[in-house]
Amino acid sequence: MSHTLGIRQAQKQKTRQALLDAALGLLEEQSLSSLGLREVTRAVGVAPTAFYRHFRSTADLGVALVEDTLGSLHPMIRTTVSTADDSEQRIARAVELIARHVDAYPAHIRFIARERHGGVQPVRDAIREQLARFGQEVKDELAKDPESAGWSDDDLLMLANLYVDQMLITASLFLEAQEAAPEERDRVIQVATRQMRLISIGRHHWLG
Amino acid sequence: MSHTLGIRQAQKQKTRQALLDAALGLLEEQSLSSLGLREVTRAVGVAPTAFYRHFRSTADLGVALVEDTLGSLHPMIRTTVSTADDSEQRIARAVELIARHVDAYPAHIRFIARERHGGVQPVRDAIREQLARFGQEVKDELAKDPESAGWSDDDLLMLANLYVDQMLITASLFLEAQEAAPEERDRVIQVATRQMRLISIGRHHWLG
DNA sequence: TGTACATCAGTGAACGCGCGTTCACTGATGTAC
DNA sequence: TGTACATCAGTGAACGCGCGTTCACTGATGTAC
Repeated sequence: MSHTLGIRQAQKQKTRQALLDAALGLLEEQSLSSLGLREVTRAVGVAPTAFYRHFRSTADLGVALVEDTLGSLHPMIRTTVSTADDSEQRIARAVELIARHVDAYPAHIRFIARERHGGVQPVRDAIREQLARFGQEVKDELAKDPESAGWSDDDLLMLANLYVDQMLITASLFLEAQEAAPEERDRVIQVATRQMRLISIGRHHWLG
Repeated sequence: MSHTLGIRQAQKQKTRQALLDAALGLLEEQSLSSLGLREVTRAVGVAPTAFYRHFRSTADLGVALVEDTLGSLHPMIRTTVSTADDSEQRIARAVELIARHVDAYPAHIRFIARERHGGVQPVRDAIREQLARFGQEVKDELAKDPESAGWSDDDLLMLANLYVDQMLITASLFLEAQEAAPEERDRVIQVATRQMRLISIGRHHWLG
């Protein structure tokens, strides 16, 4: 017989997820470094002391939030880079995918953009580690491309990280547009597409 | 006869600057959104209430800090882009200039990186505005370059913003290296140089 | 299946503390004559 | 130059409030027999 989670465990996980969700919501308007434990429990509707059954501190919760918000991105990144279209179609698809992800999970993007350089070191470290993993994954996909013949490992990683940073900048621009001027969305698509295209051209002529 | 500042005005400015300096120091370890007015006055050695003689709130102080930390960068950016070397020398010079600026004013760079996407909207707005100005200035310098013949205004601005974002990413990498692994400095120089070079190659072959 | 005991997620009272803000004040600096 | 009054940067006491953390607790769930 298969092992389902006990009632107790299931309820605990539910509360934990509620705390994470509430925190993410509260972080739309402030930084993690000023997020209070009581704020979070109040938003969920549990006693302040319940918080300690799940996290040592809000910094600890922040680290968990990094896994939650960036962990889900790995498959997306991988497929974005590896689809076998020509490069112009690949760029259009990547930009579109970023736009849709920002539409679907704005709070995730905001959290990462905000805390990447934020005031809570363990969270910065967790984000840096996840982004380094993205860099490696993108590099692995790039390496499979025939166009990467003759590229050194260092240069492939350099290019991969350039792509990753560019994706974050683009996501962040979509977010700003979404909340301040939705009609700017098309302009962001245009600019992001051209920047990707310029990088792509640089890649084609690298050392060549 | 020339008008020097009265004793009262001079002392007031001195206190104001002390508050800004103290805040910048405290912000190395937290975000503006959690910076307390009492923390700042305590660090300076004045009464909490003295704060209100200079700023309405810590958010207000943050906006002033943006002018202080980014205002001084305009001449540097301008000269970086406009020097008349060939492009490889220009890149080396730009990367070196960024490295030195980070060495000289690490707290400035950290503040901007942290609050660009931080939890305090007026500060985000002030930073966005300053960076948009940088973009325009870089665009103006790029426009003077014979290599920009045939480029549309939109594309020049797109490229200018790509450079500005790249400068910030590079500055942020230097900062991380400086505080966590000083021996990584040379590697950052190498990566930043190659990324700039790739963008530069993309620029050469744009539409060509 | 039923019973007796163990576990442990969530509770609620209590604590000491630092916060932002108000207010009337002081005394050095500035100004008018 | 000297005097009388105005200004205003910085003070210090006081306030109410929400914070993070502790502790002993409760009662539903889990486990052993």
